This record gives sequence, C-alpha cells and structure tokens, in this order.
Amino acid sequence: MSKVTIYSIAEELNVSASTVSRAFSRPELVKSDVRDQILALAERLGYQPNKTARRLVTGVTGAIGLFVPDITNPFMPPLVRAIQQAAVERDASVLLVDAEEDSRAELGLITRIAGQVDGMIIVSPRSASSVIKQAVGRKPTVLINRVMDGVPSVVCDNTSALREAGGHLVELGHRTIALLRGPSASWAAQRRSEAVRIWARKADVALIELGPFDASFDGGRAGAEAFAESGATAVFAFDDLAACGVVAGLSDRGLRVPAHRSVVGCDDVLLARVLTPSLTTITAPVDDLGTTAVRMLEEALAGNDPEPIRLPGTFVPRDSTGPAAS
Amino acid sequence: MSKVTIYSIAEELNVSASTVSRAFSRPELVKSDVRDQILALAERLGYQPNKTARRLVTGVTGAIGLFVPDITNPFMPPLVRAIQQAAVERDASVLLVDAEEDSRAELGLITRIAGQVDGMIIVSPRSASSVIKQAVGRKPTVLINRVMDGVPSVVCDNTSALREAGGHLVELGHRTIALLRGPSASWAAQRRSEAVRIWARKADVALIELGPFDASFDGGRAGAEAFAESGATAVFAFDDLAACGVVAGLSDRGLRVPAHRSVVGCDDVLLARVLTPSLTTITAPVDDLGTTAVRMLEEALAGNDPEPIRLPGTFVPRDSTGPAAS
DNA sequence: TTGAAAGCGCTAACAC
DNA sequence: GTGTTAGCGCTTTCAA
Repeated sequence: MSKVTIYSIAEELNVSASTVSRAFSRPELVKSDVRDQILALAERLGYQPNKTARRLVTGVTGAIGLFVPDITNPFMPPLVRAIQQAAVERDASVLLVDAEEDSRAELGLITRIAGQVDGMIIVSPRSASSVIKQAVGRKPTVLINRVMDGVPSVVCDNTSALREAGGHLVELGHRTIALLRGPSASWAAQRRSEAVRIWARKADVALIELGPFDASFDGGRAGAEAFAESGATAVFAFDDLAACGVVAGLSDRGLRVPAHRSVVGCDDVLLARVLTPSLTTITAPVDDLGTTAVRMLEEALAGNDPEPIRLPGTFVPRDSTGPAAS
Repeated sequence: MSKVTIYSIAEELNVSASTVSRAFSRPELVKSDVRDQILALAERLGYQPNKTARRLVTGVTGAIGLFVPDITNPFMPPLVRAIQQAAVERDASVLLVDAEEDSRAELGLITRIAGQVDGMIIVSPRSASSVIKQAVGRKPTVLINRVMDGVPSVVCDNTSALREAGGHLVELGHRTIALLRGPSASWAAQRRSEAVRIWARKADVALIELGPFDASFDGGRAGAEAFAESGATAVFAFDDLAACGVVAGLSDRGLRVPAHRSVVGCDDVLLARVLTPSLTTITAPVDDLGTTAVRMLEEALAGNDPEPIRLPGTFVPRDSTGPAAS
C-alpha cells in the first residue's frame, strides 16, 4: 500500500498528473466527466493533496500566525476561538504563539513563525511598536485592540457603552465615582480612561482618578484600597479581572458589593458572569473582533489594505452595581 | 535582492549546495572551517533554511497538533501555554485546534490537521474513543487527562488530594457531605467520584451523591439547589467552574459561603483564585501536564512507546471552606 | 570530507 | 482541455 499521489491517480486513470492536479487546484479547467472520475477515485483512495508540496511551489502556507501576549488572560480564549473558527472556514490553520508577557522574547517568536505563515494577527496592547513593525515588515499583519499608522486593525470601542454605564450609575444615585486607571502603556487603557473622563465632565459627576494599576487581579485589589478611602461609591475597574480584585479588596475591608459599593468591569469575560455577584460590565464583541480580523487579513493577503475598523462594546448591567449607599 | 538559498550561499563560497545543506542539517559531517564560513555568511545574509522544502523531503513538519475540546474552559489556557512553551523549546510549533464542544466536527478537524503535524496531543475527556482512535491511527498521539489502552497518556491524579480535602472538611466539623457528580461520559469525572466515595466510606462521613450535572457554571448552579436541600453542609463540586455555580446558586437562596456552606472545587483555575471567597480546591499540575505530554510525544515520535504517567494534584485550602454551620 | 544527481509531491507556463 | 516540462529548496544516497 504505497502512498497515493497525483501520479498514482493519473496512472490509474490514464491521464496526466497535471490533470489530476488541476482537478483539485483549479477544477474549472478540467472537463467535468474527467474531473468527476478523478475526484471519485481520489475519494476512494483517501487521497489528500500534500500541503507541503503545494506550499513549496506556491509559497502560500495556508496558515495564519496568531500572536497573543498572554493566553492566560481571560479575554483571549474566546478571541482565539473566534479566530480559529474563522480560519477553519477559510481552510486555514492557526499557528499559536503565546509571548507569556515576556517582551524580550516577542521579537524572536514573531520572526520564528513569520516564515511559516501567510500573515499574522497580533493581539498586543503593550508590545513595543518596534516589535510590531518588525512583524508588519515581514508579513501582512492585522492588529487587534491596537492602532498603528498604516496597519490594518480592529479595535473595540467602548466609548458609548462606558457612557451608558455611567448613566446607569448616576441613575442609581452615585455622584462620586472612581476610575481605576490601567497600565499607561496600554493603548486600550488610555482610550478607556479618556472616554470616562469626558463622560464625567458632561454628566457633572465627581470623578476620582486612581492609579495606574496593573490590569490584573492584584492590580484591582490594590486599587480597592485607594477606592475604599476615596469617598467614591462606585468605580470603573480597568477590566473584569481587576474588578474581581476590587471586589476581593473591598471584602477584605468588610465592604460588600453591591450593598456598600458598586463596581463596573470591562470586557465581559467568563469571570464576569460566574462571579457572585455577577459583574456589571461592557461586553466586548470578541467573535466579531476575531472574524473581522481574519477577514481583514484575507484582504491584506489579497493585496488590498483594509481600513481600520472599530466595533462597539455593549453595556450589560448585572449584580455588581446597586443604589448608592447613603 | 533575490532570496537566499543554499545555492546562493554555495556559489558565493565555491562549495556545493550539499555542503551548505549539511552545514545546517548535519554539521558534524562538514569540516569545521568550511562550516564556520558557511554559517557566518548565512548569518550575514539572514539565511534560514526553508522549512517547507525541508519538510517535503524529510516528511517531518516540526509542528505538533494540539486538540482541545473547548479552549474557553478555564482549565485549558494554562495548559495550552505550557505545551506551547515546551514545544518552542524543542523548536516545534503548535497548531491549535479547538473543537468548540462540537463532537461531530471533531473527526474532521483531527484528520484535517493530522497531515500537517508530526504528532498530536489530545485533551479530550469526552470525545468518543472512536474519534481518538482515528487520530492515534494516523499520527503518534499523547492523551491528556484520559487513558486508553495502548496510547501514551498523562493524567492528573487527584485521589490523595481529595482525601486531604475530605480530611480538611471533617476537621472543620462537617459530617454530611455532598458530591456533585460530573458528566458520566467524562473519564476524569468518574475517577473523581470514585475517589471521594472511597474516602467517605473510610472516613465514616455521610456522602450524598447528587447529579450528574454538567461541568459548567450552570451545572453547578443546578447542583446548588439539590445541595441546599440535601442536608449536607459541604460539597465537592465537579470542578472550579461548577463550584462558582454552586456559590451563585447558594447565594440565590440566601446562603453564604463559607458561613452557611462550604464548597470545594477542583483544578485551581484562575477563577478559583479571583472569586470572593477564593475557592478551596485542588491544584492540577498543568505545567507538568503540558511539558510531560510534549516530552512523551517526543518519545513516541522517536519510536518508543512511553508508559502512561499520572501526576498528583495538590490540595489548597482557601476561603470557601469553613466550620460547619450548626 | 565533499560533490553530483535524483528526487520529495505539487503547480504553472507553454505547447499541442 | 490536456500533456510536457521545469522547477519550488532542500536532503540524501552514492561516488569520488
């Protein structure tokens, strides 16, 4: 039982190897009855065109590189899934690279996979631009949640959802609200803070800015201390993980959510739904983010350069916000 | 600036392409000064052997397929990371496939990547054995958290940690304890239940078995109802996610953890640490699981067939367990 | 220790 | 529409 190739099929059917090849790669070029015969025999023999050989001659790998800073961040898995799914639909595979928050390793990892993929999707709020530029220089690249001149990107825009969240807090009677600022190197963190700031000014609420804190559970926990002493009754946490930290930190001080303080998260990761109390937060359109990124990469691969896209998040009130304690 | 190949290097140095090839693939076969020259020039030119070409002739892809049932399950990301890291150390890449809990798609996805990798790691507690056998038949395969005759596997063994957890509950005064059973199709779930059962018999505590429930937040929430009415004061949840569900379900009934009821999770996923109260649970040795799987796959690839390995989990008391309410 | 030559399995001109 | 002919960039006998 030797391996089946276009040659073995060609021989069996008394056609040339090219015809067999065409039957798979450009079916419209071969007469339909011949094509059907070929496909049928191939099916019966369990033939699959050898991707490696195809790749060697065409130069297309059929793989896309997915670079994530930290797959352990709860925001990532659903995004990875969405990308993976969109890739499979396009008959592409996903080569995953997790930088493990090690910025020194990033460049090496990127160059490493660049040679094995057609293009890359980079989800990296904090990588140095120089690193990203390296990647962009090698292969068509799409950025997620980060914008950079001349590079296609999809970002989640929370501006209006944050406004809604603010309105919700005001309705609940909150007049002094804290903002836990995220890492200053994070593009998303900056935009978020700015959006809250603008809203607060217009809504005439007292905004107490705290931080910056790490975008982590411990960051949130640290923030809780400042928040508890700030006189604010509600807080915008940097993201859901930080919000969990805030809840924990408040609990350490005997403060309950939402009875004593209200907390708003961001992203709506799994955490937000399973925490007790469940988190009022802003749902990021992860699925859209992922499929859009893949679609844009496809365009970029086709030689166009797609316009940056922003997808709005949506506000979801849950149980971590309640009436302001008097 | 044409692309640099073994030929361009060979020409430049007046050696044959074979020599250049050897300098990279079997350096010991080429005289050291020649080799140094070649390597130096290659370095200067930024030459990297073309993996595709190499792959075509050798048949090794340098990639390992990682098949996960649901990357959204919080147990997975750290595992994926560990595997990815171990792979990078061996100069291999990871082709990720997420089945999205769609068992019908599994087979297709597996066959799909089988052709693109040297071997596979499958983390699939619930896939049909037939599907797994398919994979195993195609490429060397290592199973994580599942055992199957004749297939190398690494599993997490929680028996002794569960015993410890039980002891901990008894010390806290619990005498009637509930067991939330996981999905009956899950290999891990069965072993867990069995371990708890055996412990309970020996420890002379009343064990109330409930379920089976889904290994999910909602499954836990459903379980909470049964638990609340069971008369038990503590519960072994199927995993941490289910434990979160239990906490939520109890809270719906006005029951607090750990004041009114104690809850023990399993796996020690991120969730467990960021929940308030933090979960008493059993830490799965994910890093070890991942690196061991990669090591075993490497062995399998080398033609050996490695013995199944079990790695013990460790008990971690936290804040979700407390003295039994009287 | 090195070189020549023959492929790995496929695609893509080009000619028929 | 189909066949012929060259490769894609590398590894690997086999001889020298």
